[in-house]
Amino acid sequence: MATPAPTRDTIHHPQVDALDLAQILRTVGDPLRLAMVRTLAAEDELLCGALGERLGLPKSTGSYHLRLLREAGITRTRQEGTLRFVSLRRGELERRYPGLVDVLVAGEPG
Amino acid sequence: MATPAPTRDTIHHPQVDALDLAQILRTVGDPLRLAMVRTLAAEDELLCGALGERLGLPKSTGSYHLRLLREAGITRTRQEGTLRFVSLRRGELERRYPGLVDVLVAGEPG
DNA sequence: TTCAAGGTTCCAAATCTTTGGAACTTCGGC
DNA sequence: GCCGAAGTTCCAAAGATTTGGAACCTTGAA
Repeated sequence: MATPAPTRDTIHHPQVDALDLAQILRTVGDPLRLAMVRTLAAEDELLCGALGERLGLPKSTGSYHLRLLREAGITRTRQEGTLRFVSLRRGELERRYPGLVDVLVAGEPG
Repeated sequence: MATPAPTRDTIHHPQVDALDLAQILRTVGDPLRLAMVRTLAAEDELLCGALGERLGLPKSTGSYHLRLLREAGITRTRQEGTLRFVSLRRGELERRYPGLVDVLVAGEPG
């Protein structure tokens, strides 16, 4: 078989060449999730819970938005024991959609 | 008063420095509207109706999506008699969000 | 005038998204 | 073994978006 089926304890991440630009844009086109992306861009890797807390979200809400980001291929989640760390898939996004992350992360003009 | 209120026969376009990145992303994060943007990028200026027809949309649906694109600041609509022409606000978008339009318009990788 | 063409607005139904509490899962430590 | 911490999933309510037909507005032409 080609790809191993995701088992129940594998965190699923779409492959770079299965990404959909419209889905990515829709996903980051939410102020909360755009804030998450910007935070991640500044922080490299972050505990899932820390990101939600920083934005004052209940656990389930944070988890929900992080799932959308991951499913759109924007973030990667890595498990370590009972913890989960999120990070931007910067390099992969840059290769597939050059300039996209820069646009998302660029601050408002002076 | 500062800005003249939009009268009923003025087509309203947001000023460049009032644009909201999240709103722009949300707006182009719809496959139909992304297709519109790409068509406009290739065509320079297009009759509103022509754009809708090309995508097989009923008049009211085309009009609705064009309104969202205009309100997000992505397109400009120019009236001439009973006709309306749409175009991308390419230069303005490029100045405010460098690289954005390129990302939207770039084709899928070879 | 009256008409048709090009567009918009109105509206209600259908659909999708977001929210957050509660219950549940899984490790790791003790 | 049991507990707590970190997260997820479930679920139903609230809210936002999308759709398209019908009615409407506006301009230019006959």
